[in-house]
Amino acid sequence: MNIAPLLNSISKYISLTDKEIEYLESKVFVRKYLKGQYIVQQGDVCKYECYVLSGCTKTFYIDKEGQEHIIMFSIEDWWTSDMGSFISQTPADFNVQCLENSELIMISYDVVEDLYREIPQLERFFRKIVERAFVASQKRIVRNFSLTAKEQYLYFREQYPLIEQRIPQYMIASYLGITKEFLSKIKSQLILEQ
Amino acid sequence: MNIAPLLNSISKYISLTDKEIEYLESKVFVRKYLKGQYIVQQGDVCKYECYVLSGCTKTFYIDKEGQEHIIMFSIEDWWTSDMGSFISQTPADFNVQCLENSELIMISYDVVEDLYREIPQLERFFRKIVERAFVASQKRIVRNFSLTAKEQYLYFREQYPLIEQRIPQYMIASYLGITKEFLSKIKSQLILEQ
DNA sequence: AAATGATGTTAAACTAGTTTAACATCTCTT
DNA sequence: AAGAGATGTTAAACTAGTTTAACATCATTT
Repeated sequence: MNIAPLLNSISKYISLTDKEIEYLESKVFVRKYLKGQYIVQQGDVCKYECYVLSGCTKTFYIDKEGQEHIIMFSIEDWWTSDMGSFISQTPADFNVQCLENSELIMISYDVVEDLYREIPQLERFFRKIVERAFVASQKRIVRNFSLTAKEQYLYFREQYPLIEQRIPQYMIASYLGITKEFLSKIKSQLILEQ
Repeated sequence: MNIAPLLNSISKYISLTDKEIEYLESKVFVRKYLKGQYIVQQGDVCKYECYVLSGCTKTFYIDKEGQEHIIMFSIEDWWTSDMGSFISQTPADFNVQCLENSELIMISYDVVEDLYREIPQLERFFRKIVERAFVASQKRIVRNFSLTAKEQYLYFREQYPLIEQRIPQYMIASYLGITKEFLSKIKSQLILEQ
C-alpha cells in the first residue's frame, strides 16, 4: 500500500515516529475508483475523508431546478469529502465524483477518533489543513464579490493551469458560477484581445 | 477578568482541568474597543484571534475600486480575525472593525503555540471551530450560486434575526453582495407581497 | 465511413441587479 | 430647534450575464 505521498504531505506540518506511521498505515486504506464513480452522494452520510493519490474529482450539488453547481475540483495531494456531512454524520449536501480513474486514501469516520487518540499530532495536522481550506474558501467568496466573470476565469487559469487542461470547459463554467455559453464568449473575447 | 463565556464555549467540545483553565487565563487578555475602532487593518499582520464577549464587529475589505465588501459579522460567542494573515503572519486582506462598543478575549500569535503545548486539547477545540467555519463558508458559496438576491436576504433574515436588528441596511446589502438600492427595492417588494 | 453522444460556439432576446441622481428620514450635536 | 451627517427610498437608464435555439466539432462505437 503506497501512502508515501500522504506521509510526505503530513511531514510538512508535523513529524511522526515509525510506530505512529505504522499505526496510521493500519487504520487507513487505499481505494481505486473508475471515471464516473461516486465517492459521496448527496443525501448519504459521508463516511470518509479522502486524500487523492492520483486522478481527479469534482464536488458538486444539484439545486432545486436540477442544475449542477461545482464547488471544487481535487487532484493529487488534495483532500476531498463533504466535511459538513462527515463531521456531524448527517446527510451530505454534495456529491463527489471521479472525473478520471482515481486512487484515494480513505480515512473512515470509525477510525478517525482512534487516530487522534493514538497520534495526537494529527489533530494539529488536520487543524492546519482545515485552516487553509477555510482561508481558500473565504478568498473565493471575495473573488465572487469583486471580480467580473472574465477576471475570475483568468484567475482560475493562472492559479490552476494543470486542472484547466484536464477538465471540460462546461465544468469550469459551472465552477465559476457562469453558463458555458458565457464562458465561451469570454474565451473568444480573450482571443480577439491578444 | 471574565472569560467564563469562552470557557463555557470550550466546554461544549473538550473538558479542561482547573490547572489548564488557570493556564489559559494567564495567557489571554480581555480588551475593550469603542464603536468604530479597528481590531485588524488591511495590510497589517493580524496578531490575534479574538473571541467576542460583547458587542459586534464587521470583517470587510476595500476592493481596487474603493468599494467596501463585508465578509462577515461577529457577535457574542463568535470568533473573529483575519485567519489567512494570522496563520501565516502575512499582511491582512481584511479589516475588522467594531460596530458597537465591544469586549473581546484576545489570543496572541505569540502565546498560541504555548497554549497548544500546555493544553493539547485546545488543538482539538480549534480544529472543530475551524471545521465549522469552513462548512459555513462553503454553504455561503452555495447560496451565492443558487439563490437570487431576494432569497439570500430572506435566508439572512431568518438565520441571523439578532444581527439584522443591530446593523444598518446598507451593511447587510454589502454582506449579501448587492447594492443598498437593490436591497431597498427587495424590501419594498416583500412588503407589497404580504 | 456513418452514426451517436459529448463538448463547444454563436447570436438574438431577455432579466436580475447596477448606476446615477434626486429626495426623504432620522439622529446627534450645538 | 436648526443644521449636519448618516441612513434609506424611488425611479429611469443601463449592463453583465442568462436563456434559448441552432449549429459545429470531435471522439468513440458499430
